[in-house]
Amino acid sequence: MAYWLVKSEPDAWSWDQQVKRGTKGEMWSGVRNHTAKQNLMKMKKGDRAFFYHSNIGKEIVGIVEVIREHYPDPTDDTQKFVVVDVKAVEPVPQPVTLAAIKAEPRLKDMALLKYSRLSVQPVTDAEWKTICRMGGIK
DNA sequence: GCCAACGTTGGC
DNA sequence: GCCAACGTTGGC
Repeated sequence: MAYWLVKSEPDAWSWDQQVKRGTKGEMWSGVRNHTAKQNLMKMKKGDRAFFYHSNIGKEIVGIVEVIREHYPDPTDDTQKFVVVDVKAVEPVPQPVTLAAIKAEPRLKDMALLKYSRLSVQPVTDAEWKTICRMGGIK
């Protein structure tokens, strides 16, 4: 199983809204970047991703699971981009802030810090474990 | 509100 | 095909 991190501005789509969708999940639409698209296409059913609030909060607030692999984005007129469906799995009890990630030496190579504008990013197993521990997840 | 990073567009 | 101009994202 692979790990990922997806970003959303809470004004546009927040963790609370994701949770309200329940097990039905919601498509992760609006990606208009080719690197992010490549990552979406690598996602497999059952993969997990951190849900990060950009701009407002700037913290990891929850974990989602991929429940449907990539298919064409219906909101994309050009037919070039794709979406996956994700459902909320569990909240992060103590949200992990960007500041905390920057302060943690083991996370210095995270894509979040290196490619801050990339909205769908891979996360390594080690990074995943570190952040879970910081967030109070067993 | 500003600005750095970076992707995209368009003139040549 | 190069590169300057411009737009967008996202941290501060």
